[in-house]
Amino acid sequence: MIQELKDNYGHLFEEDLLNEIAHVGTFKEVPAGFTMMAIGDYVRGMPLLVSGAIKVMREDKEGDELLLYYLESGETCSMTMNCCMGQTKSEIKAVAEQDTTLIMVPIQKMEEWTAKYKTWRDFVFQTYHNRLNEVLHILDSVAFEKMDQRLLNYLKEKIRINKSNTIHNTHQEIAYDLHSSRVVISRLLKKLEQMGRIELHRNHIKIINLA
Amino acid sequence: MIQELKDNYGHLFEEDLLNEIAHVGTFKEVPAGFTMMAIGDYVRGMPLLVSGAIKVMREDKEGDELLLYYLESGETCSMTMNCCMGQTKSEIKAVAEQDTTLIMVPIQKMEEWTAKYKTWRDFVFQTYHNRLNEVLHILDSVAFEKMDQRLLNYLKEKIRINKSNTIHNTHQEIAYDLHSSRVVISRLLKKLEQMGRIELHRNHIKIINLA
DNA sequence: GCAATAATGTAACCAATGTTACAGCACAGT
DNA sequence: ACTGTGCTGTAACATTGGTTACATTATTGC
Repeated sequence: MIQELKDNYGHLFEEDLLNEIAHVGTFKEVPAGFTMMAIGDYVRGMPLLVSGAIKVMREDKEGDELLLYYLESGETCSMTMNCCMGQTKSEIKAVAEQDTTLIMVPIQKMEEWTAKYKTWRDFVFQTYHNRLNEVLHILDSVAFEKMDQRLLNYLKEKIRINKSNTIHNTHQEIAYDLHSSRVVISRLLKKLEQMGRIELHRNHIKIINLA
Repeated sequence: MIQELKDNYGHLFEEDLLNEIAHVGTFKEVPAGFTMMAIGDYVRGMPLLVSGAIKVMREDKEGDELLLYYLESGETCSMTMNCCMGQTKSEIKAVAEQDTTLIMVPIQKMEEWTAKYKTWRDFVFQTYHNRLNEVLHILDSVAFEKMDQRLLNYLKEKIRINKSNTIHNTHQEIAYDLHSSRVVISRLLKKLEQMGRIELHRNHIKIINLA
């Protein structure tokens, strides 16, 4: 585990902290599609991502969803920190976007390290900073942009995260992420295909050019 | 100034920290309507609110606005911290909602106190926590709710912040805050009036019952 | 009081998005 | 090969919200 830590967090944390993390952390492998956290779950640990990606979503009482952002290696979830602090239940849902490996750190350590290590403190602040900005960008997108533009952004982000020009999702799944309806998404995707920017297939979409 | 600090932050910070704040902080009075920060401004200090309220807004490139939340006494702006950390320009706009008094703390102190005082650290985390939640609630509102419900939420929040059952705004101003258009807001307000829940007047709205 | 200005009321219309319904097609399992 | 299920395509329609246009009313400055 210490090697994975060094590879992904070596530039952030000092030796001592890396060793502490290795000592109390537990290594976890999570398959793509696995729900790591649901609304209302209690938070038991803080995940430090080593490889893969995790999709973080908001959900309302009716079960309607909205994609917030993805977590990648070298990152952690500020919502988790959020919940630890407030001793509250999770207000978000997290699902592995890919096969993912991570190191789980008990939440009690968070407070301790925050006092002890400047690098940890910086990391935690940086995480909050990044997440707040990401949520703001989603807000911009939902508040100021139309669905066609939001769909484009979504597709771009998706190929960036998955490092592939093929998106393996159904129109229905995309509609859930954007909190829209399948028919609307099919309609807009068809327009993009007619513009020659994507190719539609069953269960996957090939991206030609989104610029 | 030390008295205002004790009244508003005495339960949060220890004596030593209160004294430090009093020593380096500058007391400011801001009239209602004053723009405290515009998009692109550089952040020069961290505001600790003593009285009044500040309206925090998001703005897109076209100048379209959206109300994010209000800051009240005993609070500070996590966006400011956000900007300090990233050394970036402000991504939000802040306008005094009421006559407001505050203590301005130089941003260099933020880092120093974070290492030195646990209470400060907790305050900073709590602030991030609160703001992230507030932005998430706005996102819920924009993503999941229709304009009539958003307008209701807006009116409720407005009377809570201003501690008055009369709202001194034009329909146009409300439309800006909700990123809608004047005609739409007038239409919805008229419906609320017909339901007997509000009374419309020129330049102000009397709230009867929003429950 | 009178003109200029700002705020509000309202109608008609348009665009974007969501909904319902159904057809066709692909694929998996038998 | 056959069938059931899930995915996609498409049309028709409903709803929400935004736009344009203009009338009416209140307020301000003279």
